[in-house]
Amino acid sequence: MKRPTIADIARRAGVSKGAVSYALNGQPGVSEATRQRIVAIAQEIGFNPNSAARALSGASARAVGLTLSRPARILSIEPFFMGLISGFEAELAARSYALTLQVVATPEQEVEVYRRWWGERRIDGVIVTDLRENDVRIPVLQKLQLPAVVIGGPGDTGKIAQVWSDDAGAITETVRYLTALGHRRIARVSGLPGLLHTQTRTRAFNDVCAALGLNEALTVPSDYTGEEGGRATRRLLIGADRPTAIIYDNDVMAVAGLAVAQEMGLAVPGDLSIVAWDDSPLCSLVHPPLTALSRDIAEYGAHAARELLAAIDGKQVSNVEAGTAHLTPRGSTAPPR
Amino acid sequence: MKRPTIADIARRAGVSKGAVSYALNGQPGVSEATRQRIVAIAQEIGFNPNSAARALSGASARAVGLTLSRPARILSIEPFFMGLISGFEAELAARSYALTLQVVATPEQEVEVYRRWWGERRIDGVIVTDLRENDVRIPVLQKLQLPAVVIGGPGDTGKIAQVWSDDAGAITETVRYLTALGHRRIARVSGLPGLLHTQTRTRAFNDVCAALGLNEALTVPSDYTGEEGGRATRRLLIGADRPTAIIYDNDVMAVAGLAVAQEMGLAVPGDLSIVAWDDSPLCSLVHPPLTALSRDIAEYGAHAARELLAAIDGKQVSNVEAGTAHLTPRGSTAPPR
DNA sequence: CTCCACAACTTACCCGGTTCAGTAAATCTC
DNA sequence: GAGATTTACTGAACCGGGTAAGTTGTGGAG
Repeated sequence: MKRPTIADIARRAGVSKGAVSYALNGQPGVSEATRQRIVAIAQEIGFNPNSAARALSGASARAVGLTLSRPARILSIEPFFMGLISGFEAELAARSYALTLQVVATPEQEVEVYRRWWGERRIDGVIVTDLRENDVRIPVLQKLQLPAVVIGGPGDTGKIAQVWSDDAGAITETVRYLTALGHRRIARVSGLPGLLHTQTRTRAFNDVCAALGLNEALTVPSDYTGEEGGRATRRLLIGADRPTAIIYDNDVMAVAGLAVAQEMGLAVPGDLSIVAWDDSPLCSLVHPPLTALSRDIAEYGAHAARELLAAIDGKQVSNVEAGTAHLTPRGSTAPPR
Repeated sequence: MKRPTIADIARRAGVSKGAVSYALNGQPGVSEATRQRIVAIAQEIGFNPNSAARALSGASARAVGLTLSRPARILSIEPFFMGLISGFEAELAARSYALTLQVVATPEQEVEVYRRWWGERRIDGVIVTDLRENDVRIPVLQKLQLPAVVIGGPGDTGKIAQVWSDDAGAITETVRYLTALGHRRIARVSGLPGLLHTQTRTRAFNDVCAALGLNEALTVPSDYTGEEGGRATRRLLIGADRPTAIIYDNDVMAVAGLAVAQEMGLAVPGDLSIVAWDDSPLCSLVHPPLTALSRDIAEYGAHAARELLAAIDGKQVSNVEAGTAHLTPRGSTAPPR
């Protein structure tokens, strides 16, 4: 089957290619009657502009890129990214932008992917996740002048816009809630310590614990996997002064922690309270259901997509806070026995 | 920053554009010495061919499409798709094909996306998941002559290649295992009943149960969500002749089922044995860890990607079986009390 | 010494849109 | 009613690669 082109439309309408282009793009230069005739023909023959031709003649590629930089075994189970993708997609599809995805292993490889995408003119912008300290990706994006939006922060990204959520506020709220319940020994199992938002959370956790006079604010670094989260939990629970509450940096580790507690014969929430960051259906699924810090991840993603599209359109975008997490108490938190 | 083009390389090498194109694509028509000089310059200035220009001049777009057709709340938690994506990606990245993703709500919308992608010449082929009976997508793909690979089946897809796993064999093995443990009342909570592989599983389940003389082979249709899975489990367990074993069509429903059993005071595996289809880290995370039907989903995806790339290259591809699931016994199955 | 084959290029056009510089006719202006 | 402006187009260049067809220059065969 042959793809229809504007030349086909031009022939049928008895006008030139240029007129068709103006008509379909809502540019001035054609009469309203002609425009409607052309649009009707385009509709009738099922015309879609060839994206390559469009991209080639200076316009945008109408596509944005996203790299996923976690190992496959984490990606497959971590609901966060899929939620984020769903959110992007809703926004991108509405403006018929395509989403191009690539899984990478390291930040260096990710930079290479950006360079290639840019060189190939395959995408108009990228969404960057998991901001790190002195992130190698930022200077490259700036040099390439590739429109970008960073998710996670706040951090130093120069002119590149950031979308971030108030992690410090959320963790402060959580610790206050747990101490209100009567907990004095609160621990935390964190995500990858290299990530900026992990550091933000750790700092805020230490601060609020100090402010409340809790002197055993222990953060055990982990890597978002269930295995590591379980191991970290076991290490926390075998000590003499075991914590009565643990906050986890993602839902997967929290669920793993719950399993470890049950395996060790500890009652949840009787002997141990558990709070999961990022709520997901997973948290309501287990027994008892987990108290969680909920935020609308899809909306978070949609927000980032909107910012990126604005940046691509050349608008000045600034850092915005979106989707602050709020505590959703469920069955896994209670006063300590 | 300006993107380097073959014209830039040609100028620096003192040859014509055509010579550069031949040299970089390994075509005959340039001497080995010139080729090396050109390749060296391309490397030095970080040249990447403009994908739009390439796609426009008849070559391929070097991209494939994938639509995700489950609601966001399922996608976010269902590890299957992310596993599949990781597998594709590994294969696609190796041949520097891009993956374009779109989330859709209905098969009709999906068909529209295929039409648009085809019209825009955005992709060279698509991967189709969740084959249904009399699937509306198949005739469209055939008419557009868009290279495609179907995951799931076997079913009637004409010339479009299929990659499928032996679901019937896997469920037969599982039922045999459970009866060997002594179970006589085995139930099943299935996925979406419209999907072809759900029907295949149901038929095989009924067959093996009949063959083994189990006359209460009940399949409760569900939709892969935890909520529905939990509800289906509750319905099964409140009956007088409640099953002593339940097989779930995905891991999320199995985990939800486990929570329901625990909530109802039933011991797993003492009072109820649970088997999850598709293993994932989630299954090992809960307590007790779930016996599961494991298969290498990433490899399954990689296989599909290889088939698709072969189809794009114009090679004749045939239906292949890949990644048959095998039973991984863990703590959730035991002889009934 | 001529003719031919072949390697090693160059030239020029193609893909399908976008866009700018023209142009002819219609409308406005005084 | 002549000149200025506006409208509604057309024609052609352009984006950056791919590639068929044409042009050299060299070496070998006869």
